[in-house]
Amino acid sequence: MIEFKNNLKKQIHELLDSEYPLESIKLEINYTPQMKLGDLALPFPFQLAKIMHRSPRDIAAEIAPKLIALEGINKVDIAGGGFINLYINRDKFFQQKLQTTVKSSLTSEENKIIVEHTSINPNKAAHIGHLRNSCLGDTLARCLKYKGENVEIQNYIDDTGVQVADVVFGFMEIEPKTLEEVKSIPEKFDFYCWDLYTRVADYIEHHPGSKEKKSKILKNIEEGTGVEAKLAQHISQRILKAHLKTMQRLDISYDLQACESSIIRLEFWKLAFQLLKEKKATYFIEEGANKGCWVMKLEDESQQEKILVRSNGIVTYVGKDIAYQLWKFGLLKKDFFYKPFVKQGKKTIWITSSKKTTNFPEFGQGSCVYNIIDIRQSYPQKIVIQGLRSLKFVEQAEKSTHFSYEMVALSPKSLEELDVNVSEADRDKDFLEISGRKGLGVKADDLLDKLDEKALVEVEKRNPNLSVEKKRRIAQKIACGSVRYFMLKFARSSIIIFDFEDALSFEGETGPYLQYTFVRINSIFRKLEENFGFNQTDLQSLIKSSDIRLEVLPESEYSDFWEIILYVSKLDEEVLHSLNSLEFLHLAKYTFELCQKFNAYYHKYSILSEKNRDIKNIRILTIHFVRNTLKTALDLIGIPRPERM
RNA sequence: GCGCCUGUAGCUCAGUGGAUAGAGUGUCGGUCUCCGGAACCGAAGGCCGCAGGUUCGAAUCCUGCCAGGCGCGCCA
Repeated sequence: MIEFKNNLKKQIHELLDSEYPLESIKLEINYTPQMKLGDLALPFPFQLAKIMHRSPRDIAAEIAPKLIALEGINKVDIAGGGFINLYINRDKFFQQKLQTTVKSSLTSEENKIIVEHTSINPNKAAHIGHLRNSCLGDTLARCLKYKGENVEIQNYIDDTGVQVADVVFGFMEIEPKTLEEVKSIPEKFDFYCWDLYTRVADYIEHHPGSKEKKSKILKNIEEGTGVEAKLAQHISQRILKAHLKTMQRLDISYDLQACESSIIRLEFWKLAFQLLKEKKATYFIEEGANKGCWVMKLEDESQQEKILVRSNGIVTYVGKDIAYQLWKFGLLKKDFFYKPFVKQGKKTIWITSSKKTTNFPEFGQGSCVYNIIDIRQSYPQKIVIQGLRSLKFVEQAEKSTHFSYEMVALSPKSLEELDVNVSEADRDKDFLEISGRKGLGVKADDLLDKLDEKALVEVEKRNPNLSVEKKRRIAQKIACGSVRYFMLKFARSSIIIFDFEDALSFEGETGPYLQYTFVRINSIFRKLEENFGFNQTDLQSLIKSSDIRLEVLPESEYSDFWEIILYVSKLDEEVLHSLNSLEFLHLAKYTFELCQKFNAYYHKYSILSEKNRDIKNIRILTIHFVRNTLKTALDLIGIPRPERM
């Protein structure tokens, strides 16, 4: 549809430029609110009215007859206060749709795009808040790839931070366990750490001297020395592997795991610090509260200066993040070493290393970077981007995007079901923030297990004869689709107040509804082959044949047919719209609406039992287009397509 | 205190300055000799937080107010 509209715009300019000041307005082509008003709407007479000091209706009436010359349009109307509505030549449009094989009319704009998402602290199991991040990030990456971009997906691992130190503290002081004993803890290790982590804060508070012990642990972890560093390494890597497995259940994968420990050991910060000092982007504080610190002044005057290096000489998190961002753009004159981390089928996921390795692919060197991090990190993200600008990397600063989104919170009801203790103060709130530290949260694997189980019951009901293994696989796909749609259906600025009933639903606006629709279409094609011997070859020759006569359709069916064909054609526009706004709910809701339209059509028009061959063929072609588009859309939002369910 | 975000149907949420503000869910009523009922059709349900302003046109933009949330660490 993008191409069709662009072509129309070009023609409109050719027809009208000499008589009307079109160059001073934005020529938009919208859709009419109702099909009886036509297919496309031109609101530009309203804009012209202002410039030409005439009524929009008059201008529209004057221009409309001239537009009948537009190729692909066979009727032009004026409507409302001055809209020009266009009626597409349906037969021609459909014929063209039959013949075009071009997949996407979108084109790439970047050399390489780096998408960082997930980035969970490797000290506990992943929870539903993390799932929102990963689902958004993965969908972004899929859409960018569809657009033709070269995309590298990175997952940042803070394997030397206080959160890992907390769990190390737990193993050393609370449990206590040796490295060997920790290694022999059976699965699920991430769940084990989840519980341990919640005990640490409480323990430290009630045991004097704990804070000093934790500081020492943190120092050893950062410096890579002692048993603390070995424990941290083991814990973080094992939990990272658990996270990757969880994400694999959602069909989410990565190219690179970028570790903070590598950034520290390779002294990325030193180079970044040097740059910042050279460009006078950071300066030393001699007096006052921040005496002895290196800080960065914020462009926003009202905000105070941000500390990059503490008075004790240790760099802050934001400082390290600036170094990492510089590396992503290839602006740091240093690179990581890399080694293979895990294999997923044929794919290898790599991890950074500070020790010399050889034979690795190229990472980093992006021309554009998306950081998917929740909105609470807006402030540090702003500083990172400003850091680039201060270093005169203006272009890179503009190509740095903080893809932010609101948090996932827990409803009071969901907390009851989780059977956790809630403080008096928290009980009156509308929702509660997830807190790994307090153990308040729904673990991703627990949610997926529940969905697996529930889906399996449904699959069992409908497909008792399938093998257990097959049924299980289908149930897993349904669980995946369910979570992914759920995480996508809300706008980024909307707090998701998690509720089990909503999240576990398979009816209405849900992933399984979309999957069910796809399964239904496939089932029709299967029956066409079983009952009539109509196979893939027959379909292809039907597509190629020019013998499609739409006039055989009765009027009401003609209009229903057209509504679907027009809607199917909008996919590329929806993808672009989602990418431009970074709101993938547009694509999700488009896919949902496509399914709604198909299901309504399905109930109204039978394909298998239709006796009129011409009508039957048109119906087959119609659902063929729906199937193709739905397939692409589902792939883009990462919802698996089961054959049966 | 300063900054950002949110307020739309009973509930959960969409809505790109454009035509009669839409979905899902829940409630009520229908469809079934049906290509898969995880479905479809219909009904009821709205001072789009409040008050001004800009505009041919405002749920959408601007200002003020009210209510709620999140940021503003030598935490990450």
